[in-house]
Amino acid sequence: MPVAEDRSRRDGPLSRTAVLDAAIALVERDGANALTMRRLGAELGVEAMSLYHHVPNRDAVLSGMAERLMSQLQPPPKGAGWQDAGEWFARQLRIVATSSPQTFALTAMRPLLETRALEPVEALLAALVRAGASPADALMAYRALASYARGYALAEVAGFTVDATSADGEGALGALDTDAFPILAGRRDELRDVRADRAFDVGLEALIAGLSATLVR
Amino acid sequence: MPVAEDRSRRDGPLSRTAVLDAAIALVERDGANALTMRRLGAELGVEAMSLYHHVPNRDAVLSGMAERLMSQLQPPPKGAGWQDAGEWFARQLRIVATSSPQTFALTAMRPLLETRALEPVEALLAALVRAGASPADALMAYRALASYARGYALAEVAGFTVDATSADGEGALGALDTDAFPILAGRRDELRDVRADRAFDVGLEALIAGLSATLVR
DNA sequence: TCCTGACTCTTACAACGTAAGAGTCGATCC
DNA sequence: GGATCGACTCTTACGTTGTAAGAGTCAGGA
Repeated sequence: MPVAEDRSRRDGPLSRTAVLDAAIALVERDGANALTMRRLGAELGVEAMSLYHHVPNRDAVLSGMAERLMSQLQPPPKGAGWQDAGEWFARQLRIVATSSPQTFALTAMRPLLETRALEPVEALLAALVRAGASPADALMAYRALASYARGYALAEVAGFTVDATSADGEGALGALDTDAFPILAGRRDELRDVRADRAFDVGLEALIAGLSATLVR
Repeated sequence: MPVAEDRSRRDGPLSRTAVLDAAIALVERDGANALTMRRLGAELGVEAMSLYHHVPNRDAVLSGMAERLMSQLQPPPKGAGWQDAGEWFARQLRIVATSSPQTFALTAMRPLLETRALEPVEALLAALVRAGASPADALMAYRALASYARGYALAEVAGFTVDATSADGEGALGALDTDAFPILAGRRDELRDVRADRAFDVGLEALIAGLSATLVR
């Protein structure tokens, strides 16, 4: 009797990237708690221990997922001005985050040192230096933009503290105590108008404009 | 023979906040992986199952830790202008995050719906509305500031992607491939000058200035 | 004195990460 | 051909995890 009869869910042979991509798919489908070595193996038609030939341990799966996610970042068009490059970078980050929200929330606190993900960073820094910023200032501008984009995407994916948009149409606003928070609660209807896309744009434009004035001449 | 002889590490009776505070202390001391119900119980001189009388499950411990952390946020001085209130809010968030870095990294992706943590939010929104912003615009400005501060604090606590400051004095910059990243690598020495405090300030000032121009008149 | 409720303990179980080592099989040599 | 080998997978096993179930402890009120 053959031992492993169910490899239907995988076409090629097992590999590091196949494992990581399956992990991302699993987390997106069943949530962060579903990511166990056994279930991940089952997802690939394989026992848990087989995964250890492609990945040293579970923690490396998480790091690999982050790397795999962020390697989707597209570098900005060559020769773009720094404002465009910065806007591009922030938007790319948000796109990647919202395209795999569970994975992003699960791995957002890992520093990302993969070569592939550094290309867009290098491009942005290059654009800043080209525009006359000192390398130190360029790094500050990059950090500001990356922090904003990561923070916004994380809030969006995890649920805003003050949320106008939610599955049940209520969000955190519905439960607000009117006495304790008169302004928030009294303006519920108007607060509901905020759309996450527009809010992201407003903050991004403001940040870039502010950096223009302060940092790069 | 008495059963539990070691309650030395706790003075009062067990309580929800005692459990949560012990969890924060444990995570800060021994890292996120050390947070198991058994070890948390031991920390309080109690068996694991006793904790379940104060907390429904492990996940609630994490939520409670986040709540406990963020309830440290101090609201801005009464009647402060919105710029000052915004700056205050962002700085408070960073202070809280860096004062308990492990806990912050562990819980940063949880939406925070606790009453206590909403007070500074309400104060900031109030200041914005007082300055003439519509509630929807005020919420956008709040989100921009909170996203920036959370994102920056998270990067700072988890390690910047392009890091100038690190324990061994090298950080990610030392390992950079000179060929692939000429600008980053070629300016290593200048990039090292960036201090996290100053970078945070620069981004914050830029964001507030930008919001001033775009949003609130 | 007995009850009651809040708290804690003990015991138990299924699921977890992973160490150790044995089985399988295609490719490469003689 | 057969032998060897390396890459891969499986089985088995161990200690640890979260937590369900229920019994023990004990202060305060009847």
